[in-house]
Amino acid sequence: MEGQNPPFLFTPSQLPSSSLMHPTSDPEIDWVSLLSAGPSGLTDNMPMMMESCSTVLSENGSLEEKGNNIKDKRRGGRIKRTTRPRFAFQTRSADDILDDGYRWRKYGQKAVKNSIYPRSYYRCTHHTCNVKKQVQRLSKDTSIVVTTYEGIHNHPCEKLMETLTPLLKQMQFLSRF
DNA sequence: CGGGTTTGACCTGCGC
DNA sequence: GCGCAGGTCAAACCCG
Repeated sequence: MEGQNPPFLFTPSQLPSSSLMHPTSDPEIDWVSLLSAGPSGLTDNMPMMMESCSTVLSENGSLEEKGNNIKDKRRGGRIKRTTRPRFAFQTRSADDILDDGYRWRKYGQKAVKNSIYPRSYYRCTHHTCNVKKQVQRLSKDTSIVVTTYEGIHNHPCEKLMETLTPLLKQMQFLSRF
């Protein structure tokens, strides 16, 4: 059931798990600290969760109410309905794309007002998963990338499974002694 | 050839 | 009603 989780509560499949677990992902991001600390101040190389459900990060860095609109299936249509979990991270990174362990396909890019950088739109490539994310660099602080996730993955993270499988096998092996 | 990216057109909501 | 802004589609293109 999508949209029933309260803000700032995550199941493992909702987390950018590979960044948490995968040794090859960005080592600068400490997701464990992030989650235990909750939404706190932004520090270097430390993502900051900015949004849950109804607030988004505005260009000047403050939180602003956006309403709970989500898109209709029709092109660009917006319907007034909420419950789609949304949360955003600020990351200080040279890369726009935060490796969260899931596979994303870009489906659009738009220039946004008051920003010199375009906003990119991505969809999870998993067939049954319709999670989306938006990626935008702040024009005010070009080192900051805001990544907004919309929806919850209904499938395990590929990279996480890659990482966990040998670990589990090793644990099973050791538990025999 | 299949999967991903680019990009212009299209659609809708919202403010005036 | 009109124009603007944001979000999505889909054809063309690229790349391994």
